[in-house]
Amino acid sequence: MGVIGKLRVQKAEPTVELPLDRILMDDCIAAMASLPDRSIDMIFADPPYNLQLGGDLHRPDGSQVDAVDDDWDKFDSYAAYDAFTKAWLKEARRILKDNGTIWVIGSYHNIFRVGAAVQDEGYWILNDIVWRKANPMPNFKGTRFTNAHETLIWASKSEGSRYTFNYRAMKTLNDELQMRSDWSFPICSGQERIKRGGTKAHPTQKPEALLYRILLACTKPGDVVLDPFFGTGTTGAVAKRLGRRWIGIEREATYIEVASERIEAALPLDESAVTTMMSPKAAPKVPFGTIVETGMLVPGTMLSDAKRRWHAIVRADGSLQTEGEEGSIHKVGARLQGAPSCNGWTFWHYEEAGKLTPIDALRQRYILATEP
Amino acid sequence: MGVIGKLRVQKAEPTVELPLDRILMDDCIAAMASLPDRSIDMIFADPPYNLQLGGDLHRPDGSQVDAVDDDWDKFDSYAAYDAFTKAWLKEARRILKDNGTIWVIGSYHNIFRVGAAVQDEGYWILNDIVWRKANPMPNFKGTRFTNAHETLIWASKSEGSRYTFNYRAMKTLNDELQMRSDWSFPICSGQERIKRGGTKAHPTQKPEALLYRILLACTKPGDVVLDPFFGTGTTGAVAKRLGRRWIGIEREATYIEVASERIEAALPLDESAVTTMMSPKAAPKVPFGTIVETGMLVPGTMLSDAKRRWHAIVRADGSLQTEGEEGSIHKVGARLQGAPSCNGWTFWHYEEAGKLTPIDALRQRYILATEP
DNA sequence: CGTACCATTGAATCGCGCT
DNA sequence: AAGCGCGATTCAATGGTAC
Repeated sequence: MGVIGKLRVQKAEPTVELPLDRILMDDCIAAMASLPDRSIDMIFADPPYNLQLGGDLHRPDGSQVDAVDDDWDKFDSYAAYDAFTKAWLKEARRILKDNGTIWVIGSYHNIFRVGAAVQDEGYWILNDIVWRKANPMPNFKGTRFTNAHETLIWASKSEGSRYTFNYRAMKTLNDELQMRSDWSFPICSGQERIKRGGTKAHPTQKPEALLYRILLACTKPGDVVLDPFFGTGTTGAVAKRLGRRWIGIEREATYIEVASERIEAALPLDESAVTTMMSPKAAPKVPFGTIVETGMLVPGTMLSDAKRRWHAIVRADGSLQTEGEEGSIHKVGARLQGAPSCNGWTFWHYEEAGKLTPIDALRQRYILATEP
Repeated sequence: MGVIGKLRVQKAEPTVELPLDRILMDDCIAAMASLPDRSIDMIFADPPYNLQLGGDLHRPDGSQVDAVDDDWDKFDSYAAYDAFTKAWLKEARRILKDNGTIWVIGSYHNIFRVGAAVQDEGYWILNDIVWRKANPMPNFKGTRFTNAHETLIWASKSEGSRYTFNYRAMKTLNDELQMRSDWSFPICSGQERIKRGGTKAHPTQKPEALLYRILLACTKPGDVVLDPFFGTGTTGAVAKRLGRRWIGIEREATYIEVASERIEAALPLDESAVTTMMSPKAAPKVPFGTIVETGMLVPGTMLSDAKRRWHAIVRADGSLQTEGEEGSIHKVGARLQGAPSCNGWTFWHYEEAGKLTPIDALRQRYILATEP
């Protein structure tokens, strides 16, 4: 591949240097405004959802909200929260790379408004994820169901963008079953819960396990992760452990102090431990023709599907021939079945001692024999 | 708030007679408009999800997924969907008794918009409930997390209203533990799934178990339950079996015919049968990856078998790596021994104070720490 | 009659990269 | 920039058929 090809993919790289592995002490919107377009790989956001945001809140007409104002009813409050949400989501989308993704976490108090704003701002929702709390706080009054989960939204910048999803890593993490949209983790407590002066340093500290799964699923080593509501820096600590770069934004000096100490103490994992299961896409490609060229299959050999419904002859150039059809192992397989596509490696079989074996076994044997 | 409100007297009882235990064939908004103010105890609504599906989707075996492509699920824009949502929610709120509640079900495609509209129309959200599907459709292309849940919103007509919540019944059903906000049920299939001409009568029939729990939790015997998107009448069938009155609204004659037959055949249940129906949860299953994510084992840790014949390194995604082998704890254990299978939990050990302990001990510790 | 195996199916926003 | 070639991709449950 030529140099041009490599450069072509992403739009303009940031010319401004990013404040990597640092905490910006500022309002989240102002701080994001200082970052260049299309510079961030992933954003994790845990926005506030109490409505006592004071100075942050503006009505849609731009007037400032006074929380003690008599006119302040819950509809004003919703409108102000929506305006705040749209403002930071808009800025976040500007600084996100075209193939970047965003995660937002919330509860039923705010997540519906946030989710609607995510869609309205042009993001494309990929999944909603449920964090099932293994040990939630009970409902003491017995008036409702125990609030035992929180909701996360995962969205790409636009419909059709090519986001990162480490499918194999997730499947491996879940005992070789696809990772589902419901995740069980304990709440953040015990040693992990940061305390200052005997009480918790932050009211909504998230468990590191949650961030661990998110970063492992949706970023590559070296990617830049931004957290605009940094708090005690769970995102930064996990990013450091997993070999990702991070940027935090936080207004409160006390949280910044706690987060800095915590991240300083976090230990990066060994590089080999971070290397996740190689995706099959990254495995070396072997054309079928190579299998023929190396004599593992002789031209003229008859192949068939697992049930011997269809047959085809291997030709010297690695194409297949059957009645009225010729072409690649994939194309002929698809045409015969009348299917839109077909993986010829698993569809076609060769016979050995009366037993049918997928030709994919030959590819595996070839890879094993040639790879160091 | 005036005196009337403080006395908490119910406002005027309906003078118009309700069309109880009947299906109204009409547009949902028009039909609700014919019902009197404050006449309904509970509303269960399963509105169109506005899925916005693209082209065809094929399973790895080449078969095609039967998509929801019905006209009733098509909307021109988010704005059009929002307008529809607000309109029916507004009408629903008018006919709801002051102490009534509403349930709405949806997926990430629509639930955020619906939830925001619920709040905007003046309802007060009491819980969001997650229906975890025991057997969801997989993500065939490996592009996202398996979409394994749907979300329900439970809301009262206003903040501070005195809604029905049968706390004891729920606690009893949940082995004397408070009922949580995450519920596990299989999707509707098998005998329960209504078929016509060999194919499903309705693309999105909901399981009766879901409605059982909802009606049992939030209505009293004799209460009137309205379902404005009646479909094949799951709400009516369960209401009849639980001794509740019901009203269905449905536009399509074919669905009405199916629902009528179904409800006609439904038999009232006794209490013991109901309890049996609400079967308890499955045993917890802990993937090895969770042990890594929660920090009980750090990536990079060396594991070995009980006799220290083989060794492997834990990686960040919960896979093991050893010379020439990588994969799950089970797969690598099997390959090293040349065995067809291996229980990695008992095979692999970690070292603590010079002593080897099976990693299964970590799993047990995790379960003990997290299960109620 | 029981077991084994196979086919079917479910609210799904379901590919990537080169030319 | 749209088109095309290559090739990657599934879990649990139900019901029918073969043995």
